[in-house]
Amino acid sequence: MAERQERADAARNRAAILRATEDLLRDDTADRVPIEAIAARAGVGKGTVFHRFGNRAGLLRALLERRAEELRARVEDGPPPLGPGAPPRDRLNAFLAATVDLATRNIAVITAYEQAAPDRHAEPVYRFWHEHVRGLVAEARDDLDADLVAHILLGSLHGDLVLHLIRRGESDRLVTTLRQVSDALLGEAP
Amino acid sequence: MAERQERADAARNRAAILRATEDLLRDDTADRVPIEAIAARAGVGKGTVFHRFGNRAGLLRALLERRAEELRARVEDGPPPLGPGAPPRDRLNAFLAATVDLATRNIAVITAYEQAAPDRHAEPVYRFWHEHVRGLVAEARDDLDADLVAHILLGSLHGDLVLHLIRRGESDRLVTTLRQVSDALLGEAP
DNA sequence: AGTCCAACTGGACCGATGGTCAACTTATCG
DNA sequence: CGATAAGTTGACCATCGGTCCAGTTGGACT
Repeated sequence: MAERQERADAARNRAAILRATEDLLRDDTADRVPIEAIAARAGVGKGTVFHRFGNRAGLLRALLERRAEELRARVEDGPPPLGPGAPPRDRLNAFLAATVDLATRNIAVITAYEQAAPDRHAEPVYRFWHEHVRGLVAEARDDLDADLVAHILLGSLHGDLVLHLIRRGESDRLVTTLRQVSDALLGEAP
Repeated sequence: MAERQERADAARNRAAILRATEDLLRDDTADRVPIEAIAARAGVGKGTVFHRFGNRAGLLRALLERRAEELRARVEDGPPPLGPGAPPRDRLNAFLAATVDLATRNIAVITAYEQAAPDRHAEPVYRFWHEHVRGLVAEARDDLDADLVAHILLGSLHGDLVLHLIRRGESDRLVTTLRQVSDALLGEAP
């Protein structure tokens, strides 16, 4: 039943491509990074990139998932308040702070990803985040439309807003205000 | 000093182009509408479209601004609670309901516009909406980061969320929940 | 009515880019 | 070592936004 193992050269190329993408998005003198440039930087042919990742959205998705992986682990297994055990209000605030931090540190990936995959509701990372927030909201308040409240809270992570704040060096405002919003919604912790 | 009047043929073409864009976005069997298709439908050359509107974003902007014009007028001069006179809480709720309604009825324009002009913070319509909401929030609560709260509230109008709800025939949930959020934030009206 | 020109028009053309494909190479397994 | 599935490649294709300039025309002014 085991998935056939990825060939060694293929794994090497996958890593090289992801690293090249990160590099090019980091030195974002150019704000539009064509796949061909990524391939060149990684030292592979353009066809290889598409063979590995399907399309532009697939490549960015893989990159973002790697960045989000550590957060997911901390949420599922880590210590409170991010991990299980703390009251939902605290977990929610911790989670929102963590995602804002993640988004801030990876703003280039986020914006490129949003461009390439316009429907976030179909994207695995977003679905996980949303489901987590939805659950916490529902736990704390059963009289709200938790599903929608979760979408609204996560709406603050859209690349344009985060970028707007980063440009002014004020990304911490988002954490503060989001906390005020969630406290107002769920009621302050006792 | 008066602006030189637009020539009659130019005005006719401007109208035809806007109408063609609306038509093609409405019958959105195709979700990507190339400028060339719009030009063909309007019975003009592609060059004319660019001459009139500068670029794709400019065309969509003109269309959206026309749709938003009536709302702007009602906000500035109309009767309360949307217009001046009502308490800020009520004006805010009325305004949010109105924008959700506008976005819902023009979802195709909104999504096309977001694609073409990724930085909403630079866009006139968004700036007006944001400034209005910011002012109302600040009036009701001077201890909040009104600027950011306004961005967060308006974040709910992103095309992907609105479309998601429309597809399920549940766009009214957004009005309800947004009202709950704003009430929780500003405190319920006495 | 006639002249003139700034405004307008159209569509060939260009460059960028995402994605495809068929011929070729190679890691891996028995 | 041979067989073969997996992987690689870059030329090629189609699409599209935007440019440009040669040709056309509305309308102001006489």
